[in-house]
Amino acid sequence: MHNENVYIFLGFMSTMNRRATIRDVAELAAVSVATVSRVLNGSELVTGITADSVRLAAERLGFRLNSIGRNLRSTKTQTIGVILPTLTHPVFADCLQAIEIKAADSGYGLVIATTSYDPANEERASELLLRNRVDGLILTVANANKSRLLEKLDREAKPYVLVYNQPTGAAKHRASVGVDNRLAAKQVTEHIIANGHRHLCMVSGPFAQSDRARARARGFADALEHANLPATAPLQVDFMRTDIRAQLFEVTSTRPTPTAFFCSSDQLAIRVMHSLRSLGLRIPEDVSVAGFDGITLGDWLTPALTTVVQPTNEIAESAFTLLKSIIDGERYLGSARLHHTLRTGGTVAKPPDHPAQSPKKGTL
Amino acid sequence: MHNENVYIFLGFMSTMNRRATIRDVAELAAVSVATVSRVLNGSELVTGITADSVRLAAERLGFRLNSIGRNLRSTKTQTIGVILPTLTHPVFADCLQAIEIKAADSGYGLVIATTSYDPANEERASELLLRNRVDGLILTVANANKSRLLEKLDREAKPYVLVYNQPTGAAKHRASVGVDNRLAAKQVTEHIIANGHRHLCMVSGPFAQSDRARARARGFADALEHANLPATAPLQVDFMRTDIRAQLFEVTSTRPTPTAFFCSSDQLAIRVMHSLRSLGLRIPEDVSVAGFDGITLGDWLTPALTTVVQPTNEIAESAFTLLKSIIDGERYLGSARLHHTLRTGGTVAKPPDHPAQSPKKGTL
DNA sequence: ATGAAAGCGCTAACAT
DNA sequence: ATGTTAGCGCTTTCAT
Repeated sequence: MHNENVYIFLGFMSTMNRRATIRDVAELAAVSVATVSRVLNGSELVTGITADSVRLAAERLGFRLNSIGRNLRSTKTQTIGVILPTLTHPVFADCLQAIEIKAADSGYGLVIATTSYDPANEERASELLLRNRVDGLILTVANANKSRLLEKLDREAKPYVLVYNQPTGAAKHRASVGVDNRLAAKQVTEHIIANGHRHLCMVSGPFAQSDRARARARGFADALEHANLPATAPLQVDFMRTDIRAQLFEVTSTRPTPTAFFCSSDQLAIRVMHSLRSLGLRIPEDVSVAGFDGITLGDWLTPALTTVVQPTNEIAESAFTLLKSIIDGERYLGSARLHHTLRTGGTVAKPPDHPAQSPKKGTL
Repeated sequence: MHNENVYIFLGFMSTMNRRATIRDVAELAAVSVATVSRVLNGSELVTGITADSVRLAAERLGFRLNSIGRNLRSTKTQTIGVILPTLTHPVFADCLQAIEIKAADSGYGLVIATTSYDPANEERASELLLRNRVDGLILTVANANKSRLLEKLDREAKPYVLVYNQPTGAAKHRASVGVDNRLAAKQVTEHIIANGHRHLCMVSGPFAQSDRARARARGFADALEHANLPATAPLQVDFMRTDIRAQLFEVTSTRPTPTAFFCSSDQLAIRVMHSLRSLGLRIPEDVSVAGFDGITLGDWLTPALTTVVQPTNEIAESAFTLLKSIIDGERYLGSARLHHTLRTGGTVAKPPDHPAQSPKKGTL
């Protein structure tokens, strides 16, 4: 019927250096823009026939909805922002991947920013996303109890859900999804102790960068106390920036020599094992090592890494679902403490009968 | 001077459930919206005094620029889209991280989507980003020579830069950044051969999902041919979905037994090593393994993984810079073939004097 | 140096 | 069931 017009328009549009708008579609389909909008949004109010002609016109013109126009008008963007410390750590990368799948599934887009564990970047990152008017945020901050960014989000009543963070005390109202870090850390530590170890050392990332690390250190302390073992201060290492071999040499050559190391993350555990081996120590014959996170890769190592598994996909999905209900106006929603599991690999075993051989000085 | 008004407005705005707009700022500063816009965009045309009063008003009102309004008007979004197969693979996660840092640095936002290596998802993902009118795209597709998505981008003259993909032939015009996969693969293979191996097996991800894998397989074949060794077909494994142990058992129990494995990625190499070890083979005493990518983690393994290192950060930065110049209107820009390096770890050594011991049947 | 006014593409009242 | 119209927040001529 409109065939002639169609071709005229096609030629017209392809000549123009401008994308077809809803208006062009309306014109070609000989309906109003409102009708086109309704069809685009799947409104039931439109007759099948007109709807078809609109869809045809849209296709002919290579029409693609301009989300910006829609967003400006509807003050919703169908986009959520994700702020994470880094993607270099598999825990966060895998989490983001899971969020992306879930979001895409629900028709949401994702805009992301990373902070390199620096609260100053949290500020910058959030402003970028907020200017883009994301509907809500999924994020991991350095400290969920004291965070300028979270105060801002609270003040502005911007929906957000924390992942991995575990706010406590006055910050308990903040929506979060993750495992019970303290309890989980206590349990791995107990597992190590159950293997017969009496001299344990915790190796942790910088406390200032991670409330998780602090919570895990408390769980570590809990287990020691419960087993009547003397408390030992965690060794804090900035393993992203510095070589940890020297610090480990220090520890392994001080009496009483630790026979087991609990690391605050799997990534750190892998680095620690590497350093220990380079100091001439075998794992687990001379020294045991456990991690935290449950990254897939830990399972492919030989021996496989003993660790606490956080259910990454569940965390991501749960966070997204929770965020969406907050966005949709439900308030006073609780946080989710998800189940963790202990994965016993081969890196934790009985301590050696004789005190660990003193490490070779090697190339230190 | 305007102190009284200021407080009235402050109370006003905080009572309102609406963010301050440029108009509110203009009113409070007693200037026009145009002036406010100029100040916000750092125009030189505004007097210092008026600029200050605008900035003051903006701060008082807690004004935050609405990018959506700006984007709609200026038809630029200062946002780039990133489409990658997965973030579960450190190569892509690290690349995305590097892109994010570079983009943030240049005031660009990032919207992302993943495809799970499925071209159908490439379509979905790209539509999401294009509806959001990203200024350009950085992406890795399954096949850079034959891609519906890339044809669409070409047709629409949408700026994009491929990463890791290496288009050839008729697709050579497509902007891309990465290493010479074929050459690099040839060189690792030569390194393996130089260690004395005569029976090599390549283990690869599915060719259909990755033109890189295909290019690397060609490099592998090049090296075999150059050394007058018989060509062997790569073992294609879908290691994300299936257990590869059975397939490796097959290979290691067929004569001539391979003494070395070249894997199309580090992640795959790690899985292969795990499977080989579970078959009772020691690395590198019984069998050598090499990877491709140079993920950081390979260095922390014991022994460290022998592999080709792709310069992830340079790839990301180079891709962003190239994309930006395309966006800024420069045409006919070449692609970048970046340098790769061979990282010799401990996983490749001389083949055993006697043919590799036949693998234990174990729990198979 | 600053202002007035148009309009980017879309949705949502309201009207019919 | 469909059309008319106002306007979301901003930038950008064009005036002055």
